[in-house]
Amino acid sequence: MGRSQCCDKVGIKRGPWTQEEDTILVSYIQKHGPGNWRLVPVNTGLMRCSKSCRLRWTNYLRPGIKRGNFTPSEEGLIIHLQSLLGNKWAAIASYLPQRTDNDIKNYWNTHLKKKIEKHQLATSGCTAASSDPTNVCPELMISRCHNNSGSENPCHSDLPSSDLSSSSYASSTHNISRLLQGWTRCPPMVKPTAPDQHLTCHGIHTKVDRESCHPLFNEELKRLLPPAWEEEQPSFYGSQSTPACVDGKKRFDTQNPPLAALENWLLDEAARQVDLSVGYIDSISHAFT
DNA sequence: AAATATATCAACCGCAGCCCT
DNA sequence: AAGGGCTGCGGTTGATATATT
Repeated sequence: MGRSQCCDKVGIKRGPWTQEEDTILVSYIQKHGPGNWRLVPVNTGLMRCSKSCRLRWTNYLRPGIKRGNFTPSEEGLIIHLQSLLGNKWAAIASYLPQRTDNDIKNYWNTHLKKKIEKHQLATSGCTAASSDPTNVCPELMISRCHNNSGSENPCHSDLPSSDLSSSSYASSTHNISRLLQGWTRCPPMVKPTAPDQHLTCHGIHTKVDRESCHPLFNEELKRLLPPAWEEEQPSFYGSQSTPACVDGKKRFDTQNPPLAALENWLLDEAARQVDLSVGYIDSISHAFT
């Protein structure tokens, strides 16, 4: 294939995005919608390659993105999903509609991997003493999240972790919020359609039978999901877009059949884990702190 | 206070696969 | 059916922030 594409063109800017660039990109997408990234730098005059524009949008500017620390629930879900799916960050991100795959990947690499390694050093029982941190006992890890989820650690608030004093524009979530303020109100990712929902997160159609779900797990889910799960709101993307078309292109649809079974298992499994006894959880939770 | 080490995360790179012609 | 273009994904890098000495 003819690689390198636009990104090695002379004059293509790299490095952190400026507020000006963000504003241009946001207002362009506001008008034209996401997708057709090749045309974005052409039409906006941004000295960025199409890839860079898409990445900036999907990982940072897209409305509905939650930034800041991960909650214990999210943490547990990521660990659980990672143990099921492996490093399929996009697939994992589809279960955490407010988080980007990049965020999850970073969080895994910088936090969770270490915690798991630490835990495996501390306990020699659960797994078959693998040195691979991804080969973690999901029961242990997910239970940790439920241990903490009852009384949310104030450190794991939804507030951005970025410090306002940061000199870097790119890391200021407040700037991004400002850009998007008054433009969109609802998180775009998820829109339930019927009681027997085929919920869609980033393109994975997740059939959730709320009746059969463990009540506690329902609460967990509610907490993890954006308000749109609870109250139907007009989609930001209008008719063009089921969330499956967040980037103007369907994602994951071809993976639906295998994932459906997986999701059922996941939901069952997660629901069961909610019931883990506090004592059991306590016995292992200190390993992560 | 300065130097150094470590942690964090935005952004980039390159491959794979889908879509269109 | 084949080839090229475009997009999405996962791994990695590098700049910046923070902690430690």
